Amino acid sequence: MSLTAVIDFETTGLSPTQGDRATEVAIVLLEGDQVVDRFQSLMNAGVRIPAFIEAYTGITNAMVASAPPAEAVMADAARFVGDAPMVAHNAAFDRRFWAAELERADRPATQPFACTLLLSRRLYPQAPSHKLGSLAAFHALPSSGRAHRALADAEVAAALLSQIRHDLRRQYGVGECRHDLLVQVQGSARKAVPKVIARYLEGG
DNA sequence: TGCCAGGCCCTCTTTAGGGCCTT
Repeated sequence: MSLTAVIDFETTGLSPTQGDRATEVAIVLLEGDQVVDRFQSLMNAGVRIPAFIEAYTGITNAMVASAPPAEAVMADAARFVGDAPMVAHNAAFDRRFWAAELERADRPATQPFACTLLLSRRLYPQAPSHKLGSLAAFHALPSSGRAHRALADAEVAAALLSQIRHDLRRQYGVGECRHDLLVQVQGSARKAVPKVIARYLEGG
């Protein structure tokens, strides 16, 4: 059974190219749909967290002041993930911070990413919203702590990933739902999803 | 101090505009 690393960052803003930095990272390691390990740490990037971000995440400047340096945390996170393919909700966001923070730590970011937001848009067009919290309510996923903290959100994203895999198995007869299938589905038009999966099952 | 950027998706589209999603 293959491993998947579900990651969530809390940050000072939306864009690492605009100077925003990570303040917390959490990674849930799945073996199949089973959580087998967790990684979570605040990190001190040496930048000030805006007040509205403190209110949004609950992560304060005082909290990160006593946290380990970002480079050390990212080195540990990279070792924790290893070669496992990664998943995040709105992965474009987390992938940018994963790459930017690892570059600062002088480490490569080679893991492929799949995205539960893109997958949910394909598979659950009837959902009222594709925000992580809304999808959790839509699927009645268990809540695990304060939203907008890294580990709680990573746990919810992992549960959402398991729901997605479950539905792919149930609706399309997919056996082991591999990461490359997720990438193919999220990259196809919604109406093309059944055809993409059928081609995948034929070994194409 | 504050809702920044980037990418996806839909439609009153494609020579574009705007909403959604992440912090």
